[in-house]
Amino acid sequence: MKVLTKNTDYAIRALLALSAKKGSYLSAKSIATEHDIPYQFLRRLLQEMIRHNLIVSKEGVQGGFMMQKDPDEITVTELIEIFQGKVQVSECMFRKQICGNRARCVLRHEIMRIERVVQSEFEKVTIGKLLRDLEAASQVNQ
Amino acid sequence: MKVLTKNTDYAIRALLALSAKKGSYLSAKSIATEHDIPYQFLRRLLQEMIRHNLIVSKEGVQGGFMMQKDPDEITVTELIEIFQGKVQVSECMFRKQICGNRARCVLRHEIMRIERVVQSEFEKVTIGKLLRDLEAASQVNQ
DNA sequence: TTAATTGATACTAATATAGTATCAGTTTAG
DNA sequence: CTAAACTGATACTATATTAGTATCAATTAA
Ligand code: FES
Ligand code: FES
Repeated sequence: MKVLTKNTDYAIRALLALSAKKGSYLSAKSIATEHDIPYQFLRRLLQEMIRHNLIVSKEGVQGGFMMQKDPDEITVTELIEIFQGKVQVSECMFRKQICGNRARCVLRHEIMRIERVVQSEFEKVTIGKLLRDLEAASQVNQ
Repeated sequence: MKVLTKNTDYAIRALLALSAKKGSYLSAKSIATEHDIPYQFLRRLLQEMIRHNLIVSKEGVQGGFMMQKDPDEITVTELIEIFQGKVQVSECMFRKQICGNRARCVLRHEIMRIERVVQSEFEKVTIGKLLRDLEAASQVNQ
């Protein structure tokens, strides 16, 4: 069971890179090279993040991408939802033919509870927090 | 992001059916029909559960499957691990080339923490618990 | 002895994930 | 002015995972 897929993973790294250079434009190429992310793949992820107003872009020479949304406001939950879809109970749990009575389904009930736990945990992890932790860790190691 | 896939889902239902008739053999066919699970698919799941000593089987006419392990000792975590593999951080997080320093990777650290939370939540949910809840709910609704 | 069953395993189909390629449009440095 | 460095948009391919089907041999109870 994979919690984060590559796209979410890459997106997080790209956001960390952009947050570290907040206020200036970084090209997709430089991010891809520095973080070993497939270039064209990354470009699609960046465009998706523009659509969600996490970042902005500037075209042309010296163009690139820049943070827009406050890193402290970007949660891993949000990124998972963008790139892997909303956390969901397996579909079959919602087919009336199976349960007869959705409201009565204990399994569904338990899983929704856990779902909420997972979401709230991932919500505690923001890009801002990760960045600060990363900086703190790199200082210790110097 | 799917938490439970069909195989885990079907396995849980099959176990609930078997637990409800603890001590007697139920055929794959009857479980499949009653719970609307694809017959051949279910058979493979049942065999997998035999290999993990959750259930036992009897061949031939009047044969079928029967619970072996105590339903209270079967957690959803265990079933997820059997059918969807151990919950894991995305692989790239472990490739030295990327992080440079695994021990220093904050993202990995955070995700492993959440992973533990998810696991411990799913461990609270056992087949035995689900069965009791199910029985309680069906009485209320009668 | 035959019909109902599991054991084992191979196969197909559908979907999701991962990665590549292409071309048009924009911008700035020279 | 123009070439090079960029993004926008989108189509394409490859691989892996999930879901489901099919087949045939072996077992067993009636
Ligand atoms: S199995 Fe359908 S809602 Fe639970
Ligand atoms: S990205 Fe490699 S261990 Fe975190």
